[in-house]
Amino acid sequence: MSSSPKELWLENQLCFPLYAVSRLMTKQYTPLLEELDITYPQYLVLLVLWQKDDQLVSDISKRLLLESNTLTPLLKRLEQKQLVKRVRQESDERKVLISLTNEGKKLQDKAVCIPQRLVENIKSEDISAQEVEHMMTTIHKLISTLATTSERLS
Amino acid sequence: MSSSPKELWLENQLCFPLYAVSRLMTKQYTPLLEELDITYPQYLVLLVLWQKDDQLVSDISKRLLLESNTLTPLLKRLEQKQLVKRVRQESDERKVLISLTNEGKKLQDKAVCIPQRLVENIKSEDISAQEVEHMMTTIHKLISTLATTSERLS
DNA sequence: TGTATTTATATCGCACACGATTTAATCGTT
DNA sequence: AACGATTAAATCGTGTGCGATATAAATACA
Repeated sequence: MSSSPKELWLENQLCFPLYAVSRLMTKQYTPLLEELDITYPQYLVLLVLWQKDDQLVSDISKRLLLESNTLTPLLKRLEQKQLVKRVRQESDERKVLISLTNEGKKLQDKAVCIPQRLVENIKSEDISAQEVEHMMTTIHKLISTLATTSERLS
Repeated sequence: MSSSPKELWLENQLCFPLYAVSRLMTKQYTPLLEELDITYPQYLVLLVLWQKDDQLVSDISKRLLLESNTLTPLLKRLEQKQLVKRVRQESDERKVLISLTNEGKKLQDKAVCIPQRLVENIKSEDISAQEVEHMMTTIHKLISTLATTSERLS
């Protein structure tokens, strides 16, 4: 049936399931986020700012594990939508502080229902809440491991 | 410390850990795949073809959960690299059959070591093999659930 | 047999990701 | 003070992802 060694099967590679589930999950958010007129990565940035306003680009970078080459254009788009302000620090002109506008703060009210609506969408008899929690624990461990190894490499 | 409701915390959202771990995992592959001069999604396509040669674009699409708008340009790049051929079927001119070239087949030998090398890179005392297996089981269930719900929506 | 519908792939436009490099400001050391 | 090293963002180029739409071939069916 299959010619290649088992190790090279798609299902046996750690990578593919993680890649697939991540994309599928993002797709679940898309229709909900369209109501707020934002994309999924923009939503992540707003989550970070809703939790704590006034953060540097580098703070957001550490939090989301995204570099400035991704964040800068994304933040400019959020600025265009009038959801955040980008202000260069006077104490250190290299740093740019990102702050929510009033409109950006208000958007949080519209967003609070999203996590709940999402969980309902993906509810399944096959998957228990406990199982998901276990998965999350392992994933968090994986993230720590991978985040430190990729630090080590750069 | 944090102003927003708990549900909106980054860590508590299902989405972010999956998104982060997927990107981190891809990043682990990158240096290994550079030796083969291919990208990570290109590697996934090759995995599919190494397992079974001569597949339609639509077959690969089902397997990787990627649409033709992603696959067509990607496959053209693989064709430019002389790793695959794209041949329109004569029996049904709508279909395009993707086949490995000899060079594409040979690349498999260089790729067999990748899964092993990767596992070694991410080995950690914190994470047992059994734990990872459990995670994979849950993720596979999640993928089935999400893949069918997004079908339902389209 | 013609025509509407469906199917398979391709095209287009936009927004990420990310490696590599650049720019400008600050820091450290002499 | 001077100047090389470091740091924070920004810029550039390439390759995805994906919604929307287009194209063309095959099928269904009146």
